[in-house]
Amino acid sequence: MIGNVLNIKQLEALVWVAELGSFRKAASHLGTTQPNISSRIGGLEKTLGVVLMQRDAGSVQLTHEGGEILGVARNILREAERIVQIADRPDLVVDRLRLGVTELVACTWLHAYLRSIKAAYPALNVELTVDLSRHLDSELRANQLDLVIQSAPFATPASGVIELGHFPYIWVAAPRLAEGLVGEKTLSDLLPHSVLTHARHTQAYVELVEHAEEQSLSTTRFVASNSLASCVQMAADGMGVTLLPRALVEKQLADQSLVEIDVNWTPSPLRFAARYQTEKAALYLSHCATLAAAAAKG
Amino acid sequence: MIGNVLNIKQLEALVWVAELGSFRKAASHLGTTQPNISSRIGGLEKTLGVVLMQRDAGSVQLTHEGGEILGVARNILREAERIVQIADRPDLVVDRLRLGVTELVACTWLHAYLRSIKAAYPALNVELTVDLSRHLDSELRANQLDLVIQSAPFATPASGVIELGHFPYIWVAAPRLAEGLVGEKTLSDLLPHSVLTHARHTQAYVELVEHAEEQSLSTTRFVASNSLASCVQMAADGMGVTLLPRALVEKQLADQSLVEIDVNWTPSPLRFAARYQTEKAALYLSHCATLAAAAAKG
DNA sequence: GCGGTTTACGATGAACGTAACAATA
DNA sequence: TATTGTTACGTTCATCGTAAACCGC
Repeated sequence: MIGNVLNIKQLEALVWVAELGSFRKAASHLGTTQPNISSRIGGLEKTLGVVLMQRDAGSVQLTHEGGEILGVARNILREAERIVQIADRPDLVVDRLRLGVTELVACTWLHAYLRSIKAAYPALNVELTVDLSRHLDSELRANQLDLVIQSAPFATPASGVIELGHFPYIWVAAPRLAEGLVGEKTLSDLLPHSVLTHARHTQAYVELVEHAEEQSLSTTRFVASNSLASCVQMAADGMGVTLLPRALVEKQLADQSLVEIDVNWTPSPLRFAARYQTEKAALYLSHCATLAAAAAKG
Repeated sequence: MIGNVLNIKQLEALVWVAELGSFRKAASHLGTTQPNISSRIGGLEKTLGVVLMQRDAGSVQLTHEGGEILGVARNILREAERIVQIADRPDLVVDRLRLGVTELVACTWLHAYLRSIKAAYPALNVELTVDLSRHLDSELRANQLDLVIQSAPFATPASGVIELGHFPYIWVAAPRLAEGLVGEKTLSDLLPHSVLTHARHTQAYVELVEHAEEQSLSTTRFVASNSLASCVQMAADGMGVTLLPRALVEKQLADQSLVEIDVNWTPSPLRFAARYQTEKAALYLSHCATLAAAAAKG
């Protein structure tokens, strides 16, 4: 008879109001109107005789009981999702997935990944954000993103982590430039040219600078581009010797618009991982994370 | 958005149809009509695109997927119950509790127990069965009872067991009879009189016969009554020396309609326990079991 | 025919969306 | 004033119960 007391829509409203911090956002997420959310929450509070959240000052704050009930409500939604999973009807998973990826992913296997998500969950609406890894990190923590695919190091912990493998760096240059750089070279051999890399604050850039300082080399000719794609472009234009993840320039290597240069030092490979918060996560989310592993391998 | 796909009433219908083996019984249990149950199950099957149960030959048989989903549905109902528990609204627990007890319990602390259940869960409908311990055992296994309070030995296992303590036996007799039996006696001292006990198949009766046979005493004067209450009655009428759980005759000892007799042998005390199946159990059920422990202690 | 579920359908009631309102910063 | 949640109200849609049909023994 508990079905006469509670219903899933009410619990869903509670979860999303708590998640998004506003009735309006929850309403929009659930595809309904704000008064409807108000009524669902109100109905729940009335039958339970408990105030679930304090709505003052333009923001909602869960009460103690509200927080406890939220946890249970999340469990219930997760279990409900298991039912459609058992029934093998992933098309019934109608939800929004806020996905954050780095530019490297966007330029390489993101398309394949999005296709595999679409195939697995046709009704899943993916909202894509492309940003620097450390921004993704904080957005995950701030609950602005549900799933991020980013490179180490990870500033904040996440309860769900799926390793996606390592992406090694290589040195490349336009063929014209590369002609003068045959055989194994050292960093100092490159310095007559500009050295292009991707953004400061990345692990690779830090290692590059450290390596240069160890050898007392000047870093004045290092050019850090915030855009990987333009970095590739500049490399192809012959603006300098360029340090990039190999995966990003496979095509250019194949059509010989870029040539690999043998250098005796490269930074440690990028470690990529898909990360999310298990305690908030819907079941499909961890599945989407595993799909990323397949897509990353190509 | 899962709330648009599933609802708790549908899951509740599934659980109770599976539990009771019929749409009609589920309907009656849930306080609705049979076509309504049919529609709830049908709706679930339609949205999931899965046949949950085979309805032929006057009995329902869960399909494989139906069985799996049933398990998840049970989890959801249990979690939903936790919500009303967190909200501290046990009055919202509207359900039927099929309780089985032995006659000893019925004659002693059952009333107090029922009162404490009523106090804790006012909307809980208790259906009482008084029967022999071994019958309770099999009814628990056959899902005819939700909670049984019975004495050891327990023929079938139960996943939830709460020990209620030991109830020692004493020898009593009507004052008139007891006059000739002062001081410590042996079983053979009693045999000029009839020896009243409760039903055959009870642990105590078996031990009594074994003890008699060890001493080569005849058991012809043993009278086994299937009714504890009438056993007390017969004892008070002076029909014989009587072996009974002390708890059953506290009142008679107090008003001296029965007198304790000092005998150098008594059977091992009755071990009582509240037992139920945790995997099917609603949360309130285990709480009711613990309430039994309090009631048993007086 | 009896015990059981499904189908059909009209009535009730719950949930919904629009619009007006109140409160907060 | 812009943003947020609540109240009010008419509509719509889902659920419910009755009655009849159906199915297997």
